[in-house]
Amino acid sequence: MTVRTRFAPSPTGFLHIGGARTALFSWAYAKKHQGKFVLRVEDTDVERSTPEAVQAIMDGMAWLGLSHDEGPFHQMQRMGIYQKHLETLLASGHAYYCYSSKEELGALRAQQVEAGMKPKYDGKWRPEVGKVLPEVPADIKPVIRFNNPKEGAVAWDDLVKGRIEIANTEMDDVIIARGEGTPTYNFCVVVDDWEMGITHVIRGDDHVNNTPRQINMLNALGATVPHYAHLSMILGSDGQKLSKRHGAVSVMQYHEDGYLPEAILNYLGRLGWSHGDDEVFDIKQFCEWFDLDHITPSAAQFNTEKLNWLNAHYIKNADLDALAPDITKRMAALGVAVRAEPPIKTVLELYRERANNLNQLAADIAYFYIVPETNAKDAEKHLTDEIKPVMAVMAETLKNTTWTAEAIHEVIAATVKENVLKFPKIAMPLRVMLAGIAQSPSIDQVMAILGKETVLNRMAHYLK
RNA sequence: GUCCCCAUCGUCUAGAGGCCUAGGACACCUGGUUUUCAUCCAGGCGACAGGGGUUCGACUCCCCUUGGGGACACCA
Repeated sequence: MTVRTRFAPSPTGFLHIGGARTALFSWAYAKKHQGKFVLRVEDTDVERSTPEAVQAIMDGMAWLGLSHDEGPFHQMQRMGIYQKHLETLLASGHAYYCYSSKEELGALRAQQVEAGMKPKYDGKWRPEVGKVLPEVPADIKPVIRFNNPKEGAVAWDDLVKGRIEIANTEMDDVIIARGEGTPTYNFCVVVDDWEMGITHVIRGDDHVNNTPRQINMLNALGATVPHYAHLSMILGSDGQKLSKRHGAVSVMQYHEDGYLPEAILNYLGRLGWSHGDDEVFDIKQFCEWFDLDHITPSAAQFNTEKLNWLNAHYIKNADLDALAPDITKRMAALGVAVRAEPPIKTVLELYRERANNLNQLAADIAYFYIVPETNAKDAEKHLTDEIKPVMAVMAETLKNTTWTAEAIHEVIAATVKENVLKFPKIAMPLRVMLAGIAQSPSIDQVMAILGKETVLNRMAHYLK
């Protein structure tokens, strides 16, 4: 049997980090088994669904490279299909019309909560043998409820959590179609997972409680019950539910914040899933290794430090041809125009070893293209009046120096020797004059890349 | 409140009854490399929530407690 998985977001916002991991796992499981990955947009909540959100989710998936094999299917365009199955259920007695008003239901719930009970439909309109139903009110458009079995229990072997069993008495007669006729989530999921031939439903564990009623509906429809794998949630770094106050929750926000999709994918893949001691693996390796057996059933806290570490790794190993335009864009956002000289790829080669964030990297190399601001503290500490004359002499020497890192190094070494100084005494003021700060890679290399003219100009600015 | 799920270093995790003196990674600390910072390298700190069972033997199995989380909509 071909494995078929799906990702079924509701378009009410961006693709968040938890959704991205669910998508990743579903996608990877399909890839691993040469199956199909279906994208389905659950947009039956007309009030909250927006086309912008659909686009935002598609953008997030595209950025991560989680391409679907089928879809996207939109539930609002599949009304005819749901209608057909709704009628089947009505005809077989597995569903019935309920004329209780929203107000009536609300009052009932309030009463039950007050009494410390689990809020539940009272079954007023549920047809039962020998029961006389109330008179149908003329002014109410009825909803359709699923006639959930009253006895026994539903059990399934969850591929992540193991066997789960829930008594039917715990389950309500869930509303499967609204008063105005549109079917609701729980019914559409059931029909779609069946019609689309989904073999493995991989989703967040906030759906565990929906699973038994969905299985009941599947059974009522005479459908095949898929395998279920419920993924635990991703918590914020403080152990609380992930929300805006934890910073980036939208996947695309991570893009803006300077992360590589490779890093996000690796991080998310390792969050709640493991392959022995392996920590760093690319997406191809992940697809080969991925399985449902090694998913942790417990919730995981998001840890930005580890993400940063992975981001650094992928920046170091990134293809320079791909990195260069990305960084160029980020520099443009900082108001820095990258020129042909010095070549940005050369600069990146020198700098990416020390970066764990693309925005930071862009900011760090800005001084190759613009005159940097001087860090006053660094200048005060390193660019002293005692050293300035020495630097001035060296600047003269540099004018006639062949412009290679080696030759520049010799000049610095000679200056150090002549003045009986330590190397940093010369290197640090150079950094301040050229980069604006006291930290940079090997100063001779920086100078070589910066170019003779720029170096002499910047030195002259401080030494006049 | 009711039901469901979860529980190993600060964090992510390895662990399928003896391979456990509990392993790896991030973070942190120390040292080394470096021309500063970063990188890199070496070392260190650091956990089986508690209590009962079962067993010759329990991090692993069972029960209870505690603690976390989730679900209880004409949302998905």
